[in-house]
Amino acid sequence: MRSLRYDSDMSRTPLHPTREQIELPMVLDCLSDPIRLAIVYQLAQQEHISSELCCGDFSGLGGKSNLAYHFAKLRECGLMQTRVAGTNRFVRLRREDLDARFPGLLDAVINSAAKDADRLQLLSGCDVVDAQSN
Amino acid sequence: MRSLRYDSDMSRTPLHPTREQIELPMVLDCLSDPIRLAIVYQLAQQEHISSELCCGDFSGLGGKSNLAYHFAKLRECGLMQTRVAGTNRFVRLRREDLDARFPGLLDAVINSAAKDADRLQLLSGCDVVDAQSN
DNA sequence: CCTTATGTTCAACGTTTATTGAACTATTGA
DNA sequence: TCAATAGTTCAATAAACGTTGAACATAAGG
Repeated sequence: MRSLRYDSDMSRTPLHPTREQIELPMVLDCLSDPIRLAIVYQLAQQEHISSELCCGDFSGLGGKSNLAYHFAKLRECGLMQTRVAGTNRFVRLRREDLDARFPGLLDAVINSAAKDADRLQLLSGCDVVDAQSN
Repeated sequence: MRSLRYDSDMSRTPLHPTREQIELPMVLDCLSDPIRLAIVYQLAQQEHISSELCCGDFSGLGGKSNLAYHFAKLRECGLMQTRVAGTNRFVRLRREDLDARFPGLLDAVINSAAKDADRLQLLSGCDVVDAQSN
């Protein structure tokens, strides 16, 4: 009898809410955690280079199991899409769904985070800062 | 000797963070609670009529002590300003500070909430809904 | 086949959170 | 002066949260 602890192949085909199932309070709560905000921010910074990043690329933000916890939250609230490829998981922002559901919200959060990048201890991306007085 | 339980006249001159002290994660966390989101939403709806509402105007959203708890959170994170007048407390959104600090964020949240007003059980304001397909 | 790398799951923990009712303060109006 | 009103504070509770390390699953490379 195989172990029941691991339910089917959840980790190979992770659950994602549909666009309509994405809820505003859950999204806001997800973004309110500094680590998760940093993950979203980092994804947003490379969006124009590559929409995806590997989970391991975020190792600067915490330990493996802690990051797995935060990735799960981001996935379950609809902020991120996870794709399994070999032993890697690639994550990306669900920008289309979020923009459709909550127009302007994601950009407002990311721009606000960019203004406070130092205070929030976000790894500063390439050239994100627009010369705008605080 | 007077009771030490009540520290000076905190409840008469409540503490508010300065504009610069307003932090993004705290604001997002504050807005992620359904009751607080409903409070902010209701304030935003009447903004063009009156910028202020009395605490008692929100009694539909919960009990007195629970609301006092949520008002304190909204005040401490910088979302709301509280003004004491007699036995009443009047609250208003700190829109200028929020828009200066996090441009577009408050409107994006309020518009997103408006789209889901029914799902979020927000008391529908007067004529807030713009005919925009979900 | 065995080892390594990547990431998840689980159990445990201490902390924070939202909610309640009772006690309390302060002001208004009779 | 007394009662009523508006709202805060406190203590207690249960639930949710973030963090940790150990165990596990899966796939890739030698």
